[in-house]
Amino acid sequence: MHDTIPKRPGTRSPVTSGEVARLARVSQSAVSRVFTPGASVSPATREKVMQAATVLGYRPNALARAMISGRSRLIALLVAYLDNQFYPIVLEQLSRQLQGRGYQVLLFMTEPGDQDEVVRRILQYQVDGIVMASATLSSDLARECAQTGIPVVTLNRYVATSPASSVTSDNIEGGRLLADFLVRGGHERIAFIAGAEDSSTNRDREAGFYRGLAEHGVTAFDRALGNYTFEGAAEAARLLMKRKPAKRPDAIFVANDHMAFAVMDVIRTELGLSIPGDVSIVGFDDVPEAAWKAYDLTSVTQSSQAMAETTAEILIEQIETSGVRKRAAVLPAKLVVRGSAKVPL
Amino acid sequence: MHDTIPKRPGTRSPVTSGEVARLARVSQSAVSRVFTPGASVSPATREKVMQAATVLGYRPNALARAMISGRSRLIALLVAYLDNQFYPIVLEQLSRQLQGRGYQVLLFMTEPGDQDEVVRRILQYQVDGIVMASATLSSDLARECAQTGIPVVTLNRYVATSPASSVTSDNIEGGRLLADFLVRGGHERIAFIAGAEDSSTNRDREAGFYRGLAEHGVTAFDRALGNYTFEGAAEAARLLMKRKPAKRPDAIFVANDHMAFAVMDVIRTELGLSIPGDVSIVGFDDVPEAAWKAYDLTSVTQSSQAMAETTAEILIEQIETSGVRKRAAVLPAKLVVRGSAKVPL
DNA sequence: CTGAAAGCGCTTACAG
DNA sequence: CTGAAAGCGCTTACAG
Repeated sequence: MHDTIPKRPGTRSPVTSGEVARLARVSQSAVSRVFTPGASVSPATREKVMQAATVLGYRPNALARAMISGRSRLIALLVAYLDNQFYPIVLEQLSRQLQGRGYQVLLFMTEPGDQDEVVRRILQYQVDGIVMASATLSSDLARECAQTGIPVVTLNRYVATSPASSVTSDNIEGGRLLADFLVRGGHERIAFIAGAEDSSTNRDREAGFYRGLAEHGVTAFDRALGNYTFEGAAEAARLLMKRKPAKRPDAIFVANDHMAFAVMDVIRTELGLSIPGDVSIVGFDDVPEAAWKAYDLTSVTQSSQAMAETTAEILIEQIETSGVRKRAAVLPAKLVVRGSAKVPL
Repeated sequence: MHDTIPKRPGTRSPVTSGEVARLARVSQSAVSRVFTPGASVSPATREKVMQAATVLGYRPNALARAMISGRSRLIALLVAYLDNQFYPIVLEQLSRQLQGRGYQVLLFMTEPGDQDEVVRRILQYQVDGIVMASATLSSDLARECAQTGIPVVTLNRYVATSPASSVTSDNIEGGRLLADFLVRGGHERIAFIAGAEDSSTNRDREAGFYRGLAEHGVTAFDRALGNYTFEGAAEAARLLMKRKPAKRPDAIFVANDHMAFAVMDVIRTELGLSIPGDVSIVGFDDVPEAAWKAYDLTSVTQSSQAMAETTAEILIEQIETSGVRKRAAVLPAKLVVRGSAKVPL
């Protein structure tokens, strides 16, 4: 298990534009131009340079380029956690989108405490833009980023007072669709398990949900707090469901799928009730697991693809034009009917 | 939705070490030294510099530092997909480990085709090290990276002929434990659903599994190919299980949890059979969903924490000492007994 | 189209 | 301990 491999010669890629220039018998500037899209070089020069570059295995140093041009083509992506599948999926999509447009993702996992430290690091790396996914920066810090002129997009978060642009799905409409679906499904005691109280997703989903109920002249039967965690949701489910049948909900809207799975586990395994026989469950996000047959969860689709595309688009537009104007993109929400809730006749 | 925010002044953070030096009335070198751990600066100078830096909001430019020092403190992380939860989790852990040690993850999602393109980009960014997770580079490319002197660690992959170091769990032992568990559980027709034929994880898990069976004088009843995909696994399950009871397996080892969920869905929902009543299912990885009650999957733990720690350790050791010696770390595998397979008496 | 030169913001010998 | 100077590898006006 201990083959030695050649000691590395130095710490960096050895071949520079100067060396290519020497071999090609042109100036170093000429080499640079060949590797700068849009720069004017004669075909003959280009040919000589490309040949020399190939021989030497030359690759422009992205760091040097970033220094001199003031464009790192680096996008900081801040994430707090990846256990809710929605985030890895959107991270994958976003990363592919950005790569396709010549940018690269610099990943920052945020810790609960030290936001300052994270921002400091981000700014040190001279990123061209910032995307905040599950993470939320204090508005002070978001403002600090904005002040340095770096575009910021919050993905799946909207903060009215922040200068950052945002990309969300239509959480209000999604909540409304779910309420409508549940009422029309004949449910009479409809409850809500909330995510984090301070999150815009929870606020909007809940507001839309109540509005949807109100449109049918119905009010929510009960509410519990799950905080977007697995354990919090399980506890909320116990609170709501450990009662006599007439006293407990016959339908629950859980603020995201991740929590809904925990809720379903408690209801079926711990309480021995059936879904949707005893209680209907609906979630939000339509993460891949929602389609798994063991859950078969009725949910609202947030298209990670569309969210990633829109985020990349807004960010790059703001990077490449100097007009940094706050944008708030809201993507359509779509109901996905599966088997975890009674279906309207 | 269209608040204007101040136009960004320039493209980069405006304050440089020179400006701090001017304000603090010291040389630019002195400023640099204050921000270089271990450099010798008098307390008085340090004080003056820190004060000026705070006033101006100075942060050293990491790119400039990287250029001059030949250390970018950037680690390229190559991943092919994130839908198997094992990868996001290990990505999160690894990223935290590296951040804690002053490194940052530069994420590269690989596309099936253009490996060259990815390697080119990685090398352009002057990364100090490379981690390959679900991605596999052709051995040519791995060798090319190694030749430039950049340490490479393959995570959850082992390639004997590659100069790259590796971190895996003990897949052979894990397979063996599962075989032993299944045989002792009284199963008589034990089948295997394979991952990707060319992957080291599949090869080792399968080899260990057969060895474990052999130790009991048993041979595998059947085998199908799932290719580590959800759909492949579902199809493999149909192939194996759509037969008369005596002709089909009474236990299946599925090469990873991600596939096992698909297998369980097919068996229960499509075929109407019970687990473990009609057939026992065991998986490998112990991803979070394996503990979800709807699956309650007996599996083998790969500690993502330990794998991330070891990867960071090996990588950083190789970066910070010049001796680049191939290392192959194999972490212990542990059986986790849940309810998806009959338990030995 | 092309080359010489300046400069991005920093670290690090080198003298003192 | 400190400052002046060189230099990391590049892009980009500026002349020609």
